[in-house]
Amino acid sequence: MEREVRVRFAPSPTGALHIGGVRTALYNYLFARKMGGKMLLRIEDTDQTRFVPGAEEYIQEALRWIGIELDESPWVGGPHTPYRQSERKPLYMQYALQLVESGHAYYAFDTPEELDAMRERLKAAKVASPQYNAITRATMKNSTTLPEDEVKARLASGDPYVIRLKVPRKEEVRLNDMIRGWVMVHSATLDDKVLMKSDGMPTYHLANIVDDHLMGISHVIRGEEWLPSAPIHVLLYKYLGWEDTMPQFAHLPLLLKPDGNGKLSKRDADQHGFPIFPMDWTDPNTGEKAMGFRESGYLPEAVTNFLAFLGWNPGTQQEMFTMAELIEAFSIERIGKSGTKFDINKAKWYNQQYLKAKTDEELTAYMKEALNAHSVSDNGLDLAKICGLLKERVTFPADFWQEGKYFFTEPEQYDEEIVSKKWTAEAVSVIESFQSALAAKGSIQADEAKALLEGILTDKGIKIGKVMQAIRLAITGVGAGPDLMVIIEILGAAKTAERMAKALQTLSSKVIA
RNA sequence: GCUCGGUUCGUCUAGGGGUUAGGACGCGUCCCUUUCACGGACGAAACACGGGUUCGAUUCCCGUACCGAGUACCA
Repeated sequence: MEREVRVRFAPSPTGALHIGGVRTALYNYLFARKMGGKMLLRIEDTDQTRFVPGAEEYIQEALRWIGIELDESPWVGGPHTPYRQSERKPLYMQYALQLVESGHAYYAFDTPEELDAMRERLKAAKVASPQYNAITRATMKNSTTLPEDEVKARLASGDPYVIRLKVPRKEEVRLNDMIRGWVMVHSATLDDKVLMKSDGMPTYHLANIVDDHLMGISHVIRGEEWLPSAPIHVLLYKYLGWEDTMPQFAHLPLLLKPDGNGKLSKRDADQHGFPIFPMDWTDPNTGEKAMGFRESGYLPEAVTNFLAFLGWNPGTQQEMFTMAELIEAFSIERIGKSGTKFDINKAKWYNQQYLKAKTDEELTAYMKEALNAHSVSDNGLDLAKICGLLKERVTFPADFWQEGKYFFTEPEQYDEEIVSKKWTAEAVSVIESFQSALAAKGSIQADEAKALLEGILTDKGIKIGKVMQAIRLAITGVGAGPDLMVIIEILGAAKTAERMAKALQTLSSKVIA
């Protein structure tokens, strides 16, 4: 019988959730939905010194924004409540003790100074990788070296101690990663990881295995940075006697810097001026700010599509995927093995596509927002029509204002470059005629305006291309934009004539001979 | 250093013993056009290197190089 698919996303609330973390969550979600399984979120806050207030709320909001729905979480609850490891603290010790009991773990009393000294000593002795392992533990203060009564006495007297995993000296640890295939590691290269810290909290390694087991996790989909410690986890499943229900592992390739090499970091974002966090974030301790996709004008569906394709592809030519389509198409087999450089251009392209796909009516929301922000009235203009006209030239919602503010505000200045090239005597004479013809009218249709202009042009024997940009400049102040005749229709003949008159006056001294 | 992973156009990638090595982003040229944008057409652009195996290797194997991750009482 097939095991129920249960996956989990297990972030630490140590700051803003990195976009790579969002991708990990997304892959978990896609897999769970595809398989008809469940996805849960667990907060891994076993390091109390790194807790950052607000981080958990940030995670919650980021996932909500991107469209990831959790079946179980600290916020909605679930059959395995609580979902915060700090609240599960009493659970872990018994498993550590079980390991001590069965001889797979031991107490260690070494101070940080002693640990440092050990590592220094090994380094000086040119040992390749200094670690607490089968060999060095014989030289340290722990329950494998100390007399039994001393161990008992230390424990009874409240001496600080940790519990360490007793990694076997010679054993091949293997795991079959769904993305990488068989990975083999010799236990000699692993060290005796701390399982329980001296503050009574478990480390990631123990808490993670215990919770995944208790919560019935079937697949662990996480970043590649966990691959080196995966053998430790395999050992833990084995020693805890949970081998037969050990989840399947899938270690995701990392997100890399866009240029050069290395892991994607906040520094790249600051340097290149693009976001790598889902939403804006201000660190409450340092006051450091980070830019978010959401506030930068990215649509959640664009970010989702973009993220899904960073390391995965459907094997077809299709590029645009809704969440439902991603779920349908997703498979772990099609996740790549190599690191993925982060290219913001692709994200922008996706944003443009999704923005363009919206109806004119939906788009008006962005324009209304801009109008509000600039305290400008819509002058009763047809916003849907304007947005429809503008949508081909927009990448972000804010571009609607940037590209179309002249609909709502009179030009204050005129693009110098266009003036110097196109504000000719010829153009001025056409504008004068056009202006007075328009002034006589109230409203006008685009084709009427066009006919009117063409009549003037024919009379004067002037080609349209020679004067068009100047006319546009007079009306909008800029040299580029959508169909000018439609702009005139939207603005109305009277208003257009008014603007032309003003331009004629303002630029009277700039006419090119 | 050591351990583990990785390596197809600038980037994301498809492919896989015999292909004109395909697509997308970006870039360039042209077309459309009153401009810009959109759209369309076209173009430049890749199998890291060296050995094997093979009639044949980008594809399989081994090395090398390079890149990445891990190497905490952090996750």
